Amino acid sequence: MGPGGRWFESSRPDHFFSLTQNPPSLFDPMAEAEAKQRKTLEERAQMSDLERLRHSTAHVLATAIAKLWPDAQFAYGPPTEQGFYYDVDLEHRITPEDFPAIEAEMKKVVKENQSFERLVVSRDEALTMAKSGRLAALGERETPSTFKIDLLEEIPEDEEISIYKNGDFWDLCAGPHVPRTGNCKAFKVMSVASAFYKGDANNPQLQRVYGTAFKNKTELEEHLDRLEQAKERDHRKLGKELDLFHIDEAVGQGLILWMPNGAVVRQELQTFISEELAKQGYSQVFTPHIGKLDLYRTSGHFPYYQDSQYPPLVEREQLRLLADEGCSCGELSNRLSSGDIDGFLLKPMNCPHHIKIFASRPRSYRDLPVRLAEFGTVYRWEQSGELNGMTRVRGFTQDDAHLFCTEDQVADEIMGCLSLVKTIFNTLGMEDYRVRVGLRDPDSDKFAGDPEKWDKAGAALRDAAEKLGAPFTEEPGEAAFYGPKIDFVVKDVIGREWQLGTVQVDYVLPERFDLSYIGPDNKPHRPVMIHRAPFGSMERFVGVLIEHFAGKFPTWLAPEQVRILPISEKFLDFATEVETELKSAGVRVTTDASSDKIGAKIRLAQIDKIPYMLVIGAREAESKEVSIRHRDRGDAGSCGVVAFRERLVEEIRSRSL
RNA sequence: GCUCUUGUAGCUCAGGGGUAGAGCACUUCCUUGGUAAGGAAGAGGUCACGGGUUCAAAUCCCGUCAAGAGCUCCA
Repeated sequence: MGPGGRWFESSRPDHFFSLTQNPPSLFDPMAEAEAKQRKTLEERAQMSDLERLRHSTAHVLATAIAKLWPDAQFAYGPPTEQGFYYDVDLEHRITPEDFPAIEAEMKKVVKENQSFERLVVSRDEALTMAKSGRLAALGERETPSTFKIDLLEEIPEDEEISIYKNGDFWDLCAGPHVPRTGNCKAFKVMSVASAFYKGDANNPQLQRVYGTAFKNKTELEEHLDRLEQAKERDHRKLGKELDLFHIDEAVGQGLILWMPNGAVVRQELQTFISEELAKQGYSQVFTPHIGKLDLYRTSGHFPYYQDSQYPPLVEREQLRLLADEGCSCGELSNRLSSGDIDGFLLKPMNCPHHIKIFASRPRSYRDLPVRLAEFGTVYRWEQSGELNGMTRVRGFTQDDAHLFCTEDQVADEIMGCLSLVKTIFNTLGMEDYRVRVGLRDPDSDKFAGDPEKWDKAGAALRDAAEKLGAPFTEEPGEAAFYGPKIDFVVKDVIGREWQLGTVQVDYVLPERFDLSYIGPDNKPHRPVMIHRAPFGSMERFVGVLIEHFAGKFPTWLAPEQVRILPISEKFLDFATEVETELKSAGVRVTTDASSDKIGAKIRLAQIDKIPYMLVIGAREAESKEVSIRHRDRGDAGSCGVVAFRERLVEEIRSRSL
């Protein structure tokens, strides 16, 4: 898994079928996308007050845009978690410079306090309006309301068709709305971006104008403040300020350079995981960053996921021969795909290597489960527009492991994996995550292998999730094609969801690699594989963790745990004594020997978010004590050096928050 | 990958057709101070890169690269 989280895509049936050679199903991604867009009337009726307000404000926004640019063609305009948006097709490119004008028009509409009137019409009447450009507009137009015509066709036959009017603005809309535009008094146009019509990259791109709205000005201000504060904990900003990581153009997009400070955090986390792995009976392994193409032909990765891999590496001699033959790039690509030419691939996943370790010698049922773990670095060619700081990158290290077990062991092994994830999340104080159980879609044959096994594994995953005690959602159709899975999903500071840990049951790879173990009956049996990564990837996890702690890492993770601040140079000797004492106990400590005044030294240490500052002056040098200042708790009194060291070491050892 | 926006000193940013600005950081000197900024001086930039327009381009235009937001994608 990795940035994407899933080992295999679950919604691209073409890949699935080629991989498993099952007959094509009736699964239609287009229909599914539409279903996601269209809320049922029932769902709409359940709209919360805030959603209703926001949806109404979206109409106010559309009214304003229609006034400023009468040729605007509107598509969808729903409420969202953060506010609302309205998709519009418009010759004029809306930029942030237009926002004041749009907001001014919106204010006029609000001031006029127009009522939202619901009008039930027949399909024909609605169609006539749409054809005369009257829908999502202030009056009839020369061009029809194209998107609304399209939307009309999607409304089921038996469903009522309603038009909402506010002033002269009429829009095809199921509602519901607030009574009057005067209710929409606290709003703000936030941003504009593009979006594909109906979320399909083959459809035209529309301009999506985002806004937000609240009951009153105070709540709006609070929301805007929260957004400002969130920016302050953005891992990209903190990563730079705290020297945690760097991305350099000369190295490449999406390739993380861990700075010494970031490396400390990562190393501490890896040590932590390694300790837990040892407790749970894992064996750690190391495998190279590349493997032969044939390996990935067997696994299926190379043939079916070329688009998201770095291009293969081909031997120099081989390339020379091909050049002499006048082989074109296209031919080379074809011959690589066909297996006519071999080469190497930067590994997109660790499983094939681990499988080869498992398969390197005969296995008895007595050996199972075999649990192979590795901080394995993988490379994926993510689309440039997807890259994002540390959370979506092109090279990343998974805290990966593959468990090979018998059918009967699956449930226990899943429990083990989940308890590991839980231990990790608890230790880090991460409570704000959601658990997603991805199951097979019972109405689809979009899965590989025996349905009974799937359901058994699915049940095991559900049981495990229940025992975990965290709220979880079951999402049929969200399984990987090769097996059901559990994902742990968290949000970043701007509300985007990222998948971290995952536990996935796999029936396909053991098959493809023809894995077996000898059972008690002295016959070969097929093991089941479990892929799991509690962090997902070190890059993404640390990115999320930076935001989780707002850069204030708990002492055990902090790159610099203690900074000694002598009042003046006269006390450098004692400072060095203290530094040596702490260093000998393995504490990451430095001394600020600059000629700054103490206030400035404290300020710098605070900005660097160092957990403990030790102020040392005449009093301390005299009594052989240190004055402790904690970055959050402030002045914490003074104590002897040894006492401080003991307390600190215990805090670090116990990984306290 | 697509749409829009952005790219000026290590960092944060101002400026803008006529040979480059601030604050912080950095270096040196003075200061030796008790819980979030002591003072002075100095050094530092091919204004992302490549073309074009112009007497003249950091500034305008085109392209490339990169970043941000959103969409699409995420084995």
